[in-house]
Amino acid sequence: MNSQSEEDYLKAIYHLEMDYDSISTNSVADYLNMKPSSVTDMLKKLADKKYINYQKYKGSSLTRKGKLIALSIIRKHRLWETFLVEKLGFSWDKVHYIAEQLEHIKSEELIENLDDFLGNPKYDPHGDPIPNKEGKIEKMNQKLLVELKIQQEGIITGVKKGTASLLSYLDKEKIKLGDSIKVIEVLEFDGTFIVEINNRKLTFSEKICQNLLLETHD
Amino acid sequence: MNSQSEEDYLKAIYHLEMDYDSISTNSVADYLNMKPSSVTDMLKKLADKKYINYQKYKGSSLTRKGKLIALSIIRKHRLWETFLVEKLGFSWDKVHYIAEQLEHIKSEELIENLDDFLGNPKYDPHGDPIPNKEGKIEKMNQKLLVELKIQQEGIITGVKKGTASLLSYLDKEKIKLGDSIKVIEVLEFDGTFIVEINNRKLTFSEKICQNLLLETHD
DNA sequence: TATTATTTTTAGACTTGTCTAAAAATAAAT
DNA sequence: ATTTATTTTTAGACAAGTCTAAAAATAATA
Repeated sequence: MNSQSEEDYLKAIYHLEMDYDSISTNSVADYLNMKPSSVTDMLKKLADKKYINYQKYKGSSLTRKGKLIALSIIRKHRLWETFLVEKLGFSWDKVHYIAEQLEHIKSEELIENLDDFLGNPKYDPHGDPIPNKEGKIEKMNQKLLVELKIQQEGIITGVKKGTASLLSYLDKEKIKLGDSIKVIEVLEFDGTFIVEINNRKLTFSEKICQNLLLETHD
Repeated sequence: MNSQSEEDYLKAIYHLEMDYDSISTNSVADYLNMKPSSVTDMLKKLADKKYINYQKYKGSSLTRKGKLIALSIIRKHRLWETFLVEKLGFSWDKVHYIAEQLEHIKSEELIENLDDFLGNPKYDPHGDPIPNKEGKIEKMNQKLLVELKIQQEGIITGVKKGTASLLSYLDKEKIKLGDSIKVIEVLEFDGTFIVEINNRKLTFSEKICQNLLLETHD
């Protein structure tokens, strides 16, 4: 049985491995708001348990075993987030803190029953893919709306840094993170996109398309 | 913010206060499968926090503050049990261990939303009353079926010690703990009870009625 | 009531997970 | 390539919650 703390570290390393090639002790410390010395201690422990490959001063990487544990935590996190939003009426931006707690509840049966209850969703409310029971997870591609081709679909995951004002525009248009978006047409003249969201046709300027982050599943 | 451990102790003392007048250190230790010396340490801590009245060698009792915390944990426990049974299809006898974990999740909003989602139930799957947000809880009366009067209702909570075989009979008749039962008629001749359970009329011998535990709300 | 038995507390130790401060290793820069 | 800066590890401390063993208080019994 792994402690909550061990699970948090494995999850952190998993997420860091998405973005960086080698995982330094300091990057883990930053990610978890912890001191590097504390991280070193835990890395040794995780290495003893064969959850990570760790060599002094050289950085760490998840073993197959460690990765499976990380994925099972992420599975739980995303299923609980889905539950909180779909069933309990939370908004997508308020569920993280609660799911951080729920993800550590120990019971295989619980999570499989929850999965069924939710209708075996493939994506969580933020549009992130939910790993299956065996730890398989769909690869996700971060793209800008402007990069999509006609008929291609994506799920809105955010906006580029420094464009928070775009968020309030989206909000006004009743567009939420996690909403699905499909490119219908691109006007050659000025690069305007015509897209479909929630069965509504909308027109987005090229500038908007350059700042809207999507996740595509292909 | 209280630790999981503190919450467990407060809940234990609450339950013990239901059954006994004064709460000894050893009784708490037995209840929680812990050594008396560990309990002494925690009792001091809870007394410092003004959650219990504790006097060396004299026993403990909950303060108003401590009782409210205990009730909030019990509220969470019973709501989660209801969720597990009603929504996730668990059987009532398998939910305790999971609810023991879920009851410690920190979020007021979560539990209020869960309560609404479940339709603000008054009783959990075992028939125990669920405290409300303010810590009010319906007093419950343990009775034997044989003690009920005509037209009186109760919720099945168990069977008397040494009559486990009665359980399998109930199971065969598709009667579960938590089911509601109502006395329709009592035959004077041999004390046979005619009762209604789940919209079915059933006949119970006097012997059965002397061994079936109910909770009545009156 | 004096003695014995039981309960409860104290004292000190251990584990987990964190921290600070200092030392060691690695990386960057002159 | 030597010095300087940064990163990482080590060493030692601390808090929470538990334990064992022994001492102290209370309760039971002869």
